[in-house]
Amino acid sequence: MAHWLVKSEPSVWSWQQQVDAGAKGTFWNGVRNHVAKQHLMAMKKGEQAFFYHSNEGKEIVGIVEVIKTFYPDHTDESGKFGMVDFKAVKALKHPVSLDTIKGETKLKDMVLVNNSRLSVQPVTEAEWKLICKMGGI
DNA sequence: GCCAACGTTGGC
DNA sequence: GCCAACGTTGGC
Repeated sequence: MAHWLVKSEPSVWSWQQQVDAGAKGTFWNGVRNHVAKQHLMAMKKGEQAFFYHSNEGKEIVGIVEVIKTFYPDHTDESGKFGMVDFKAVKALKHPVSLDTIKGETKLKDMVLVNNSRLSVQPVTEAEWKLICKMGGI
């Protein structure tokens, strides 16, 4: 089972809003990058992703789960991009900040560190487990 | 098909 | 608020 990391600016869509959306979840639109799109398309129902706050906070705050796989984003006029649906699973007891990740040598190869602009990223099994542990889950 | 110009993202 | 990195656009 693959794991992922998705980013959002809290001023646009925050973890709290994701939690408030409840079990039925919400769509994750706005991806306008082909690499990110590839990752979205690779997601399967039931797979989990870290929810990262960019700009404000710069930390992983929670875990979301894919409840609907890739489908066209009707807000995209070009028709090239799409989205998936996520629901909030649980919050990290201790958010894991970018600084913390950068300070952990085992996480130095994370896409988050090396290609910070990519909004949807794969996370390896080892990275997933370690961050869960660091987050107090 | 190349590449300069421009726009956007996101860490600082 | 700045700017580096990256993606996209458009003229040639």
